[in-house]
Amino acid sequence: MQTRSKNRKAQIISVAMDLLQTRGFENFSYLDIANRLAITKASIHHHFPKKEDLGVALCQAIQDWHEVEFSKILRADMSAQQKLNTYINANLRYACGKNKICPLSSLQVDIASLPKAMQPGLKALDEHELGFITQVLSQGREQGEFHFVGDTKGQAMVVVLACKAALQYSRVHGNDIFEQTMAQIMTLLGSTAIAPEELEKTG
Amino acid sequence: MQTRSKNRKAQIISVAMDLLQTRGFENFSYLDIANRLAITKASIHHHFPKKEDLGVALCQAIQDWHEVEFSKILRADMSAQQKLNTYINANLRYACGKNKICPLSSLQVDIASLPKAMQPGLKALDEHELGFITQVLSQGREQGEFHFVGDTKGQAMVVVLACKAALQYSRVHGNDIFEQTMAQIMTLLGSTAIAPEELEKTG
DNA sequence: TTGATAACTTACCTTGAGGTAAGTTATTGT
DNA sequence: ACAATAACTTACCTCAAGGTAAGTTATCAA
Repeated sequence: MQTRSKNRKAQIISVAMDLLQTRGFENFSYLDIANRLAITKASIHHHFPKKEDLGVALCQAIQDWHEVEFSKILRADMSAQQKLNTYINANLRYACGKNKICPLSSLQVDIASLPKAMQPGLKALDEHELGFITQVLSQGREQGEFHFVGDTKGQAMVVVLACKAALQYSRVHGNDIFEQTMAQIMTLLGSTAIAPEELEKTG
Repeated sequence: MQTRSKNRKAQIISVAMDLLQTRGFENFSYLDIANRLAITKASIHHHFPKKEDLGVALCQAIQDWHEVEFSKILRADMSAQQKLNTYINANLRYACGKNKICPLSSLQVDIASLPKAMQPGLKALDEHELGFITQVLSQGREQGEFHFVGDTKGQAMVVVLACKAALQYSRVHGNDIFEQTMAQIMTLLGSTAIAPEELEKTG
């Protein structure tokens, strides 16, 4: 008895995304996905003939997600500080749950083995994210919320890069290192971190 | 005709380290190493019976290198700024040449697939490095060279994490992102970056 | 010089990976 | 209701991975 699903494609991408964030693109197999969904791996090849196709779909899924989330945050009526906290809490802490890292970091590390078709997409995604944080920092600086020396783009790099690496470190060293790093970043920006519970009240 | 070598173990580790930094532990094979050294893969199994053994040897090699380099820097008669620059230039920029990332970052990302025997070593290495940078920042702060808010360990995390991620990003986006990130870090510390050429004159 | 040992090579095994072909079963539009 | 189509399954192929066993050849110490 089969359990057929018309949104199987989305299910596959969802499981693959989880595996990408926990094991890396070259370190999960079609069989891993098949087992989790209780289907055969040939069924996955039906939806994504080559693994490269699945990889491109993963990049697209990340891009869709970024576009929705980032523009939602940018349009929202929040302080720059709240925007940065939303990015950290929702986009990093929650989206990259326990023992997961950012999918873009995962792809970056495997860049040398990755199918060529995935590489331009990855680059664009990174730039999009850096541009988003640059905008948030820029707003915060203009409105006198954030205080830092140097140019905004350079500061955005330090912020984003430290966030990404904090997720990687957390998997080895526990969550404290993530919290401490985020706290220090907010301190550096002349602000204090808002805990997730506080965020719900204010945002 | 064979070319036998008594330091083959060191050669294998050297090639494996390069592959670790470019492709990741789970993404290179004994055959890759064998081809580069023009020997058979069975010969590598002679020196390192299981891949796990090679992995442990890689961790040990990194540790030896850290111990030598970090203590050399700490003992040196340099300003904290020069020490941080030496770390960035020698330990990151040179040791992790073009298209290479820090071997510890590489291992971190593969943590879920990594042989169990390698995991404690990895954790200790990260802590050692963080401790080293904490010492450098601490010295710089006491001597009035560095100026930053928050605690020293938190600041060390931001610095180290941003450095590691900068190497990962550089492979995808080019070297500029590394330079810009380093410049911003030095700016944040209330200092300006010293180029490698300058370093040779002063240190 | 000779025997022990370390450094190999050849030849193999097993497993799991990506991938394909051909068939089967469910769903859907007409 | 019925054909067309999409969603599968079964059964296979090939290749490369880690790993092993048994033999060969160089090296070095007594």
